[in-house]
Amino acid sequence: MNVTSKQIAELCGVTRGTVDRALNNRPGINPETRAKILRVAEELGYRPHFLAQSLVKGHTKTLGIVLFDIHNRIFSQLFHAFEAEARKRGYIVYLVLSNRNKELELEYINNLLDRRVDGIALLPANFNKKFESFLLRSRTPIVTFGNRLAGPFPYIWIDDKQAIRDSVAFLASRGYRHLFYVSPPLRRKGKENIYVPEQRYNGFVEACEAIPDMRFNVIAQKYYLDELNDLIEKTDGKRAILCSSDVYALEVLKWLKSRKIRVPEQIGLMGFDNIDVLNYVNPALTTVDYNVNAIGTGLADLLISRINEEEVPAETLIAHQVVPGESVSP
Amino acid sequence: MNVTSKQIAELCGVTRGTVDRALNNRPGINPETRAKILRVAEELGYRPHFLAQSLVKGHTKTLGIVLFDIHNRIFSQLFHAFEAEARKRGYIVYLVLSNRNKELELEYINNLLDRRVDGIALLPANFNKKFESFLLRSRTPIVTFGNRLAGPFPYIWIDDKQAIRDSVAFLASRGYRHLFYVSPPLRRKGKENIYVPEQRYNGFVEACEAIPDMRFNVIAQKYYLDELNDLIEKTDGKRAILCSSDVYALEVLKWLKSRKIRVPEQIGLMGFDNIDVLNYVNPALTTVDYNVNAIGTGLADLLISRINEEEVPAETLIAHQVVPGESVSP
DNA sequence: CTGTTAGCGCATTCAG
DNA sequence: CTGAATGCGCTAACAG
Repeated sequence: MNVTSKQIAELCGVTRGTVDRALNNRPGINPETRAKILRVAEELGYRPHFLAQSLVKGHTKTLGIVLFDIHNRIFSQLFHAFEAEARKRGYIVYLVLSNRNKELELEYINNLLDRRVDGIALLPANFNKKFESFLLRSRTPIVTFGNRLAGPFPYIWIDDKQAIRDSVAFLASRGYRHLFYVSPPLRRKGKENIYVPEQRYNGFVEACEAIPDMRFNVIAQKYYLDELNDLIEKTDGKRAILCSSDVYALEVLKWLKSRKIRVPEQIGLMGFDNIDVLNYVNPALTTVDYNVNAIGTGLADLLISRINEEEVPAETLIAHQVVPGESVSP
Repeated sequence: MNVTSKQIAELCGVTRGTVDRALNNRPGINPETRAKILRVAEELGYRPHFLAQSLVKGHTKTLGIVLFDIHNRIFSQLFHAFEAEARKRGYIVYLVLSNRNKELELEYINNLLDRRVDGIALLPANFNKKFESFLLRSRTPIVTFGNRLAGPFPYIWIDDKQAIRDSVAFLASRGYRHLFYVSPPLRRKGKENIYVPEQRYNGFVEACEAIPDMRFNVIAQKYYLDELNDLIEKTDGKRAILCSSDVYALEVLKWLKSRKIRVPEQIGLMGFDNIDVLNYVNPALTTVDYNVNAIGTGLADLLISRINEEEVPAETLIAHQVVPGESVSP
C-alpha cells in the first residue's frame, strides 16, 4: 500500500540511488531527472519510511520525557512548553509517567532506549550510583530537572533553597515569628530521590535560624494535618504556615476553613508554585512564582543542544519571586 | 557499542539464524545451544534493536494520542489512564498537542504515521471529508473521543446531550425558571469541529423547551461575562447559570464574587466535568461528574482491539451524573 | 550525471 | 537441528 522509493525508481526508469539523490536533494543529478522524480513522488504521495531511515541514519528525531505524573499543573504546563519547543526543532516526543516508581522508571527508560530516542528529559525517581552508571552507559544525552542526580547530567530548575529562604524572609518582614513548614516526608532519604524537598527544607531551617527571635517547626509526614492541629493548639502569637507546594497549601486552607480558622487573621498561609487554580480560591494565596514555561522550553533546548554535541551549562536556574496575596497579613 | 545478534552469533560460533531461534524461543534448536546463546546474550546485556525489529515485523508497539492541550485537568487525567493501560498492554505512547490548530493537527498525524505508530487516539480538530479520507487512507487504526467524526471511527465519550438535559432537569427541580447557558462559541460551525459543544447546546435548548414555564438564554461568545452582566441586570426571578464546563463556571464564580453577587442566594451556578480543583472552591460547585479514567482506559482498550483486528462498538458512552453542591439552592 | 553495491539489525524462508 | 540466503526501505560510498 505505502509507496517506496524503489517503486518510484521503477516508474521513472532510474535506480534507487538516483531517486535518493533527488529526494534528499543531494548534488550530482540532472535537474530534469530530479524534477521528474520529485513530481512522481509528489503524485504518489511518497513519504520516506521513518524507521528505515532512522535505522541507517542512526537517529530518530524523537525525544523522551519521563515525569512522575501529570496531576500537578506545574508538570502539565512544563510538558506543554517542552513539547512545543521540541516540535519546533523537528522532534516528536514520548511522554512516560513513572508514578515515582523506581522499577517502572527503569523499565520505561529501557523502553525509550530500545526505541532509540535521541535524548531523554528526566525527572528522576531513582538516584543511586548503579542507576547513574546505567544512564551513562546508554550513551544517550540525558537532561534532568526537578530532582537531581550526582553525575554529569545537566540540570534545569529553580533555586529551591533560595526560594524558601525568600519566603521565610517575606513572612518575617510581615511580622511572623513562628513558622510551620509543611514538607513532603523526608525520612525516606537514602531510599528515594528527595533532592528538591531537601533543598527546600534546608533553606527553611537555615533562614529561620538566621533570624534571632524566630521559632519554627517542620512537619514532614503523611498526616500533616493532625500534626498541624496539635501545633496550632499548643502555640500562639503571630504564626504562619509555609507549604512547600500550592497543593499542600490548598489542602491546608480547606482544612482551616473547615475548622473555622480565619486566614490571615488567625494564621498566615503561604504556598509555592503559583499554579493556575489559585486564581479561583479565596483568600488569594501568597506563593512563589517562577516561569515553568521557561523551564520546559529550556529543557528541550538543553537536550537538543546536547544531542548536537554542544556544550551546555551543568546547571541552569530559572528566576523566582514571592507573590504577595491575601493569605498573609500586611 | 550496542551488542547485536551478529556478535552473539560469532561469539557462540553459530549463525544469526540460530541466535534468533534461541532469542525468540522458536522450535528447532538444540536445548544446549539455546542455553549457551541465552547466557551469552544475558552477559552482554543484549537488547534487540527495536527499529530493525519493527522494520521487518511491520509494527512498532507504539501508540499516538493527539489532544488539543493538556491544561484542562480532564485531559491530563485521561492521558494518565490511557498511558497506564497502553503500557500494561506493551505499548508506549507519543503525546502530541494540536492546540486546536487544524494544520498542526494534520502535520502531527503525518508525523505519527511516518513513525509507523500502530494506532492513534484522536481528539479531532479537523472534521471535513478530506480529512477523514486522509485518515482512512492511512490504513491505521484510529479511535476518536471528545469530538466526533462522521466516518467509521469508533468513538468513546459521554452522552453530552443527555448530561445537559439532566442538568436542566436538576435545576428545574430546584425551582429555577430562568437559565443562562454559557457555551463555547458556536457560530464557527462549519469552520471548526464543535460536535460536543453543539450536542450540549442542543440538549440545553430541547430540555428547556420541554418545560412549559422555563425561560432561557444562550451565551456563546468570547465576551460572555459582559453578556451575562446585561442579562442578569435585565432579568429577575429565580435564575441560574449553567456552564458547559467547570472552567467557565470557575471564571463566572470569580466574576460574581467580584460583583458581590451571592451564590446561590442571588443566582444559582452549575458547572460540568467535576475537575479536582472544585475541592478547593467555595461554595462547592454543583456539577456533572463522569469517570474520565474509564474513558482513558477504554480508549486504549478500544484502540488496541482495533489493532488486533477485533470488532469494537462504533460508540461507547460512559455514565455521568449530576453532583449537587452548594452553588444551587436546595 | 547515474548505476551498482553494500550495509543498518533483524526475521524468515529454504536447503542441507 | 543448523547454515545460507533473501528482504524490510533507505542511505552512502564507489565505480563507470
